[in-house]
Amino acid sequence: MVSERSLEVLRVIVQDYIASREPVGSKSIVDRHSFGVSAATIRNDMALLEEEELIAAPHTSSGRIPTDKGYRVFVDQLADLRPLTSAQRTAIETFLGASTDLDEVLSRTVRLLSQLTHQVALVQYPSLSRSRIRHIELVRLSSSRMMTVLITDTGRVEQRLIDIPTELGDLFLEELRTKLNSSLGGLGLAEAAEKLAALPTQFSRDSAATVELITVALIEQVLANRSDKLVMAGAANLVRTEEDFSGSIYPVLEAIEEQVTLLRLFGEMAPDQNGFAVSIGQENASFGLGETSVLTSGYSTSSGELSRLGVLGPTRMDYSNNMAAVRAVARYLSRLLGEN
Amino acid sequence: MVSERSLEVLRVIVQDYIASREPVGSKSIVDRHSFGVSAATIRNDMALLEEEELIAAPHTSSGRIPTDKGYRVFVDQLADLRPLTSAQRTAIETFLGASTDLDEVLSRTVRLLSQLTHQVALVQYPSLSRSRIRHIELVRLSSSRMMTVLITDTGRVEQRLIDIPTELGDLFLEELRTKLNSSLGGLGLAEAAEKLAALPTQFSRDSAATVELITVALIEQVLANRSDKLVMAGAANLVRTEEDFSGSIYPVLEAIEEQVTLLRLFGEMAPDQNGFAVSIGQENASFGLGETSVLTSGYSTSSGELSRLGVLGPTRMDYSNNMAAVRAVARYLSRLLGEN
DNA sequence: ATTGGCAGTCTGAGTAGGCGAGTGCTAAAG
DNA sequence: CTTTAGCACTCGCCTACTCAGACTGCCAAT
Repeated sequence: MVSERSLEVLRVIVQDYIASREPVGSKSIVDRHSFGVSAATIRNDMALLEEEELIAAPHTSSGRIPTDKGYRVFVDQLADLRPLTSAQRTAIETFLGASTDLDEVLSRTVRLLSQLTHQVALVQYPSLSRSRIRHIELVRLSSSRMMTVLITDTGRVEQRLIDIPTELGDLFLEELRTKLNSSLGGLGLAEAAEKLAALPTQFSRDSAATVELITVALIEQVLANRSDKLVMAGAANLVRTEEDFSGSIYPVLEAIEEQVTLLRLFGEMAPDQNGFAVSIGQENASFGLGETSVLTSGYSTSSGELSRLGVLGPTRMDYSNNMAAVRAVARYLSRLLGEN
Repeated sequence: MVSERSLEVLRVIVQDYIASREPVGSKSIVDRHSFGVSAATIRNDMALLEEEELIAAPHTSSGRIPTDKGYRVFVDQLADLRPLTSAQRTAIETFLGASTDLDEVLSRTVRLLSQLTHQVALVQYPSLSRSRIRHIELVRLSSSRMMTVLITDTGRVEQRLIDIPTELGDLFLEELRTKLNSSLGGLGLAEAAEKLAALPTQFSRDSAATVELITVALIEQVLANRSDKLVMAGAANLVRTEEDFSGSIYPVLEAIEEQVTLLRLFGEMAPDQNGFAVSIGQENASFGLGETSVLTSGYSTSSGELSRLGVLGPTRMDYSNNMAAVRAVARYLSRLLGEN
């Protein structure tokens, strides 16, 4: 059984270790905090915590550091949600204030989050799947190449390049565009994909092949999900915190350059009722990120679609501050992309 | 005066140092290369090279390493343009084979270049400034927010979000869109910007303000230059080559996360008649990149616009291999985006 | 349950010494 | 004038060693 005071000891061990990066001993605890008991008592508590595998000693006679399990208890039960400083609030407002297009907003968001937390920041693109087709544009770039552009009513814009074997008349293209827009405009994505698949049969044999090329591209665009894309900033921070990793940080950097890995990680995180989730140390081992922690929060867009953003850093990170920052930025981004 | 053989000595010093990361001494030179002379002779040559500041000794009695000036001579006069291995050729073809949209092509290119060189790879977006307006789309996202999309005949797609204070009728929007497309379609960018600026005066007083908001956004889009954007890959490679930097690589990583810095650097490089340029060590000092070298090559798109791509890495990098890779990828990308 | 005291353990910094690679110089040879 | 062999000398690096300091675990007393 872990007593009330033992948990308090765990808290100060986590806090002091995060602040100093040095194993914390019983003496320094009674010095820096007013527990009203002696070092020997603290030592007894620490023995208990070690029993529970919440802390560990790197060497026989040295202070203790929190284990992953210890961080978990800290995050779940002990971390005080430190409110943002006014400087941080100002940073959020000024940084995200003037919104332009989605790319720009997300790019600013990720840089902001990285600055606030001094960690690697990640923002996933919103999925925007519940949208309807607004406009389709066909652009001829050269004699053998064209481009299709799809615009939805949620503001998503998708483009594709196509190589076309046979020469295409401008007239034909114009006709096809008109046809596409009149028959697909306003449709949901699933319906649109169906109609597109049926389209080539309506054309004469010699143009059907080309139309097929175009419809295939459009179907891809219709079904493409931008939430398989994310932006990242602050990779340099991993280098700054290099000492927090046992080996080289090279494999860590490699892992986070692989977007697929991060998207899977995002997908497997189990958010609480507020959409917030924390994954600590070895919990990420299968992604090659066993020495890092990931904090994420969901955010939502006007069309009600959910996506995620968060930060990644060494297991020994400032959870209190970073959790508050991730939460605040997610809230602010939701507001910015939201209805009102 | 630097003799023929001395330059040959410089070449092998650069090559051996690149291969081993260790100062190379006179003995190891005669051992590994067949100069037909004794170590003492090599030492005399090395004294000459040191006189010319092409090589330097880190410590009084140790081998020599090339100076920045030495690398410069190597790159300009001595580097053999090693042809790509067949594996590398295959990699280029398979990686860039299936082209989809521009974002995807550039993203693949940068990852490919990073893999071929084991360095940080950079690809600047093409500027595409000589294009004409193809289509303008206005999309209402919510009661107080809309989006403008601009498509040019070169396949550039720009989008902007706008907050609108007054409610907008669908009818009005439809009308405005028709008007915009009929009056601007086919125009060059400069003319289009002029016409747009004049547009609000044609509307009644109460709608002019809203139209103004929209035209301002469109003018921004028309004049926006995507070549102020670039993609990067392989930052992890900098960590792998950490030993090549005297201090921490943190400031280097910070510098390359700042896109503006890299774009200025790209802009200041002086390409030769093939569009190829190399900037070595201290030549980049003003960008905080005094211990890195940058190799870039221009590439061109179908509309004849030029842009740049390249790699960045420690001054002690494999110039022969990397120069060949940058050249090859630039050529291939030009072909892919080019006319035929 | 808490405390003071004490012996034991381990780290990390600091020091000394020896090894080896490599140089510069000189004098002789081609 | 260039090349070569020989030699004394210089340093960086590695290993071994010591020593002070920090902390623990345990025990007996409160």
